[in-house]
Amino acid sequence: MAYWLMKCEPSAYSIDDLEKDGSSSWEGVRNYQARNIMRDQMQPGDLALFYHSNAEPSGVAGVMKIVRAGYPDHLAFDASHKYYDARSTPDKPVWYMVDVAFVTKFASILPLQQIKAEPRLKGIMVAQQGSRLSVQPLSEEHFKVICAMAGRKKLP
DNA sequence: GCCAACGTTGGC
DNA sequence: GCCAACGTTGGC
Repeated sequence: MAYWLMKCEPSAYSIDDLEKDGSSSWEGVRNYQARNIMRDQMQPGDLALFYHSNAEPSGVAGVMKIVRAGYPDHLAFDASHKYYDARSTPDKPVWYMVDVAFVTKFASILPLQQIKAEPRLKGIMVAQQGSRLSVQPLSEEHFKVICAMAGRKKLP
């Protein structure tokens, strides 16, 4: 059982969209480090923080659960799709995705500013300067602190 | 919308 | 395999 933080711009897909959908594939990751995490490490049952990037405010919006481990991103095979990548084929896929399911939405966004200001979250990757990785590992401790800060009484 | 930080590409 | 140019991310 592992913990993750996954970023998305809410203008593209938000925690509200996920709540409405119930579950979704996590599409369009085109970064090798993030791909490796999704392909090799994420397991069903893992929990992930849903982070709104490029938002007002940017911060953690809620929690989701990994419900399907990494599998080839078929959107990379579709020449008409914006996530198309000619290097990726069904025989030799380059890009992967996972499926996630909605767990909870925080009462309010926990802003990045508060994450940076919290001593117990010292060293958390998302608060580091120039942290651009869209899928990040997260310690259980940091996950729990963030859920507590967001005012949740019980962990999922 | 700016721009710093970073990842990727491609010429050599 | 170096590294400059280019593209992208994401806070502000």
